[in-house]
Amino acid sequence: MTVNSPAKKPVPGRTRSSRAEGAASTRASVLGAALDLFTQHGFAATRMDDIAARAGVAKGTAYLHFEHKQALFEAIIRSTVVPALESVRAFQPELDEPTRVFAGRLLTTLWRRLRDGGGAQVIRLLIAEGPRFPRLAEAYYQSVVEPGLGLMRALAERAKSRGEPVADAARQFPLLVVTPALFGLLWGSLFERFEPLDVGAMIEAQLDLLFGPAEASPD
Amino acid sequence: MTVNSPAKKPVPGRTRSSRAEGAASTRASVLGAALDLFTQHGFAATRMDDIAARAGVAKGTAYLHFEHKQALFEAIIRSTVVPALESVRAFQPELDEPTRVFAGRLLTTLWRRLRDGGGAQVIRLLIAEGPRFPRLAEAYYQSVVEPGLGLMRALAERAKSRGEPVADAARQFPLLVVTPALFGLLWGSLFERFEPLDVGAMIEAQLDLLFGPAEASPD
Amino acid sequence: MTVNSPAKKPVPGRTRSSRAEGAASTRASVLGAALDLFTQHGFAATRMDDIAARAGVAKGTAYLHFEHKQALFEAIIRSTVVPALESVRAFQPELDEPTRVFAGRLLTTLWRRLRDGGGAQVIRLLIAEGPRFPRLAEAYYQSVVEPGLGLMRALAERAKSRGEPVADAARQFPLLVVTPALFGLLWGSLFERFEPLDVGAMIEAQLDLLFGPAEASPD
Amino acid sequence: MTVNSPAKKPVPGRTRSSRAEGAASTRASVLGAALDLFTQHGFAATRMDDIAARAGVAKGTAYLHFEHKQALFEAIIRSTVVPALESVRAFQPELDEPTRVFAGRLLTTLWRRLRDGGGAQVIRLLIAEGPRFPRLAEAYYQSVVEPGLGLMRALAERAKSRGEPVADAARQFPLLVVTPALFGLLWGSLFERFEPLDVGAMIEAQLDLLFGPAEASPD
DNA sequence: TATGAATGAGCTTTCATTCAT
DNA sequence: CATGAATGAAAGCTCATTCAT
Repeated sequence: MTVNSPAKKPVPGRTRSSRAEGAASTRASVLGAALDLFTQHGFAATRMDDIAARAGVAKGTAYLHFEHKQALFEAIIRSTVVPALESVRAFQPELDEPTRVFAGRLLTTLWRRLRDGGGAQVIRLLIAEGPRFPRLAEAYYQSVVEPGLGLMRALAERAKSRGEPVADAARQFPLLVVTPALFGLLWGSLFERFEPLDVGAMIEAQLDLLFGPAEASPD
Repeated sequence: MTVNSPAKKPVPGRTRSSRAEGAASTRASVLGAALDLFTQHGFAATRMDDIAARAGVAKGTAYLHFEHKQALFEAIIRSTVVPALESVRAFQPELDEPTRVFAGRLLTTLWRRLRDGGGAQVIRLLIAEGPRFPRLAEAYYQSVVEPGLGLMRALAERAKSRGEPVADAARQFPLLVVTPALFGLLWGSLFERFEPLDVGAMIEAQLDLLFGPAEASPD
Repeated sequence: MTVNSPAKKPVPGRTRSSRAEGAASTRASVLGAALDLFTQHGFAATRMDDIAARAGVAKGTAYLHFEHKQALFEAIIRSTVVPALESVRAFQPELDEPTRVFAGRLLTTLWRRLRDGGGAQVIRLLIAEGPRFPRLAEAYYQSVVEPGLGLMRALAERAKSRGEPVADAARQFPLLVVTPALFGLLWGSLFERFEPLDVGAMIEAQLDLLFGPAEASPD
Repeated sequence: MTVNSPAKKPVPGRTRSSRAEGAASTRASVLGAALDLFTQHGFAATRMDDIAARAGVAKGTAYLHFEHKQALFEAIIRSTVVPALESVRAFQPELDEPTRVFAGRLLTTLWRRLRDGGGAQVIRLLIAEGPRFPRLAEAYYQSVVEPGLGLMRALAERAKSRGEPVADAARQFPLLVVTPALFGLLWGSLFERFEPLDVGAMIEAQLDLLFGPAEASPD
């Protein structure tokens, strides 16, 4: 579950811009360590000492790059926003791909990436601390939630305009399209050990409801 | 959103069993104060000082009733489990009530109660701290999640056995039945201010997908 | 030069109000320790750790009685204001005492008390930190400086109304009356070891200038 | 009140001795920045970071010119000693100038220069930190205080030898001559805003006491 | 010389927990 | 049972000083 390797101490003695490079890589080390620890323990329970230790730097070094703990926390969330957004943008249906098939690809891939890449932890973190960090919730909404929902809505519109079957619900509540994937992530953190859940199948089942049954269910 | 009144200092010297009564009410005060503060600020960010102050007792008094902070935290979660469970058990369909209608009643009421009674906060609390308090997650699973899912499954079976329309998905993934209500609660804490969501309608839309459209939309 | 004894741990087991008494005496211990250390080392160079140690209490205890370091610092200065003010008020000329003689008694006593009672340190502290703690300077001005100058002015008026010799300067600039005593205190902290200064004689010399020579110099 | 301009980064690559020149000017920049900050905030409360920033150099550069913070501090005090001493030495009475008039010129000018040139701050600094930096107090005594007092004593002797009126006090306690000027400086930092003080007039009044009234008050 | 990233001891402040009353 | 003063181990953050470039 630990996402980041314990910091590569910048090899001293390189090319000209090595000073700036070193600083940037130190910053990245701290950010990575903080991502791991915040997602594991939450904001309040994570100690700056531990972040520094895991990043392989001295305590004060973290403060060289981030004004205080909260700034570091916010940087973390933001640093996961960009890749997540890219991830969403990169998804485009192939020319004649049926929407139902494309939606299956999209959601299953998204779910797997989040599950394996620590995204689930960030989502948990956001749910847990969001109300106490309103700026974060806002940034997340604008950068991820809104574009994400836009994509879901576009999916429903595409189906409709191509004459494919699509429930009205998908156009009115695009959230219903992603709900199974997101819930699957939370279930994994909390209850997987009591009752495993086939999230992939649950995603497909919901898509069947919204876009009609797939002819040959992929995977 | 604050659920508990700020504690009535027990007037010393009352009726016969005033000792025991006082003790019980003190315990309840502390529990109530803790519920409010833990759900507002999370476990680590809540101070025993504040709990005692809000409960209207001295700091040491809390420790007479709860061994330490974590014990108090667990007591909180458990104390919300019982009512939640009762709440679930109390719901029974009327004799000839169509399952679709009953499901609408059930989920809408559940969602409203959780939203207004602080349940959303407890769910957030569980998501946030669950992985760090495994006993809690387990208790919650056994007392709430499992019976709750059982109820959802029973719903699907009842529809089937009464010859009412019902998607296979509802029987395979009873989670899909509650998903909109639960997501609605989370959405409310995080993104409501950016984009309001008609959770009631979303619940109905999902039920339409699972149990067929309601003839006359209730409520 | 150390003014305060290293704290009398409150003897446990006394009369009824011993709780409050204990708290008050703890507070006094901290205050006393802080007085010593702040006057010795200044504000920034004094560590809360050392204050607590010298007061014979745990580190956190100081914060039970004073919100933060600065509050403690201000309490110190204020705590020396009251005695100093009392000291000033207590001085009254005897019925037929010549003003010149009374002034000599007054200033010499004042100087000695300040020198021996740590007042010199507090004055140095005020000069050093005053501009950075404007509230302090204000409190000091209103409680000590203004009444003190009033007393000096009253001295000059008394001399005049009794037909005793008195220079106009004493009425226009009452500060000139105390200047030698105050400067004597500063000299003592800084340059005494290089060149001793007979402050008592200097005070008398200045009074001779202002009120005419004493017939028989006291002391 | 800020005495030094915020540093001119030496343009690299200038005339022949640009290396040495640059170094000297860097040193001066640091010294000037330190003077401003130490006098404003005191020794402990001044950060090397801020000194470097105000001097317009990198943090490490300051350490090329001064071994540590304390060395820089001592250099500051010493750097103000020389001009102050020069200032005192430059003062000579004109051929037939009455001592009373000369003393008035001398003290008023001294007071104004110190007030406007930051000298008041240095004096405050010395009073505040002197006891903790014995070497400083010594240097100051030998370079400023002793020669200064010598000058005052010389004043009294000149008056006596020229048959001008002069109180014995002036010869016994030359400190009494400067006392009003010095006190005026301290008053300015601390209490000016509560009660303005006409320091110039106070100086003259004291001189009237010591040397007899001026026939035509100068200035 | 000059730079500025890095260090880590040390400082203020907090807070769960104890215990004499 | 209840109190609240006292404790002391951390936690967040600072800053004088170093050193590779």
